[in-house]
Amino acid sequence: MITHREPTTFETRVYDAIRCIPRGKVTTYAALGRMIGCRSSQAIGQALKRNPFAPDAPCHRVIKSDLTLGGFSGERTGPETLRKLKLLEAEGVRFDKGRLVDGSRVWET
DNA sequence: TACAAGCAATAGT
DNA sequence: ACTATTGCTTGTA
Repeated sequence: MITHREPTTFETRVYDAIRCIPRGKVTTYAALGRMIGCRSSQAIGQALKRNPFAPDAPCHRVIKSDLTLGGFSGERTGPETLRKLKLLEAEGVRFDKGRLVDGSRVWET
């Protein structure tokens, strides 16, 4: 089952950036990569999937640059993704058909 | 240490 | 819609 492993520098950077996101806002993999200097969104997604810092890190506030939901809990689509939408709506972020309604709610630096 | 495979994505064709 | 690219982690030899 689980193998306890220490967080890597990359993961620490990702979670540190995520924790800087104010409640009611979201960010994108690309924007997050820009903050930490990583151009591979896949690496970020992989780090979030492992999520050794969860739930201390609000990984549900990370969406795709297309303003779509993206994935959650290792599922690019499915019930887990629906839960992600629910969490965001609970914070005031409204979605429509899996798409962000207000693009200004994206956290950009 | 070295090599190969995979990922919650993005950009370009 | 499909393919190529990208950076990082994991597993095996």
